[in-house]
Amino acid sequence: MQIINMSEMNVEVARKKLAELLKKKKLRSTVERSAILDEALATEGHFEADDLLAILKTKGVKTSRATIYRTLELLCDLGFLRKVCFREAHLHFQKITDEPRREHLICTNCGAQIEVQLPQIAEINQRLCAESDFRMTDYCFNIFGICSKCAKGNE
Amino acid sequence: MQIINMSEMNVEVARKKLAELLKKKKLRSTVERSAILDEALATEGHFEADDLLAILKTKGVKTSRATIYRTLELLCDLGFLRKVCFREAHLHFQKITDEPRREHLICTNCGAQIEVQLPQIAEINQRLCAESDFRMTDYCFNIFGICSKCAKGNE
DNA sequence: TTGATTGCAAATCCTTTGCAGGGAA
DNA sequence: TTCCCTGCAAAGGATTTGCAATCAA
Repeated sequence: MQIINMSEMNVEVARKKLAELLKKKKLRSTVERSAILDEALATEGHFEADDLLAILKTKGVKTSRATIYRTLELLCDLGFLRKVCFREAHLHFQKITDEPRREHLICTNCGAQIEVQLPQIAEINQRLCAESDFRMTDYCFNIFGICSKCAKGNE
Repeated sequence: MQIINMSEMNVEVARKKLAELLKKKKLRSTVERSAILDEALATEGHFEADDLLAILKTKGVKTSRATIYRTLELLCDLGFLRKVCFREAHLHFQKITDEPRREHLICTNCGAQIEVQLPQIAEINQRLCAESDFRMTDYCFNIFGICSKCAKGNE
């Protein structure tokens, strides 16, 4: 996964970039991929797969739910989009203690979880909540990526 | 939602606390709720609803999936458990730009999202990844709680 | 006795997958 | 022509819900 600077990227440039990246990966350019990228980049903030499908439908772009999901995954791989996790479905649970909470570096390849302690997080949270007059009940912080083992294995 | 210090809490104390909190909320004490709390607190690290059901089954505790879900939700409300979000299901997407990324304070009552910028997060991530020889591709950070509007509304 | 709680099964929601047809290279 | 990509429909997994029976208070 690579990072692309999309701050000033217009539709034309984005499409060109997409074509280029697809070619590099020996994947094909299709109208669906192009349309989904256009719409994803036109969206401010975050969106769900189904939002995109609905918007495309209203614009007369015919595509399927399966393609949306496959393409969004692809656009993440190519570095156009990121996944954002809100806490909605498929949850894990953990007991609450007064031990310092641990955060996780999660390897998206092998699933390994490296635990780390981050005392700064508590301070940051406190400050943020004070500033916004927000009463925190919980937070989540996770880092996703490739662990050293997997990085070595793929070389 | 309240925070309970469970670091030195044994089964007895936890059960007593549960009974007390249930009473305060005019909810009933049941063997299922007790068993689920016991098992949840006996678990190191995090677990899923189905994990718990399986463990209870092996221990001869008869309960249903529906009760597990309902009770875990309750135990979160009562402050015994927290929800942990890993990035697995029901994702949102967001385009990648070079603008500083914003994090969210999410009101669990009204759904309002307050955006904040946190330059420190990038530094923290860099340090963590360096320490653990981890190649980050993404992260998530969200704070959950009650926004000022909802806090006022409920007074 | 009363109504909160349970278990079951069905429903729901989001996502993935198998497969045959269509289209890019 | 090749075989990647699509759409459909079915499958999948996690979670929620309606309802009748059960059980705590």
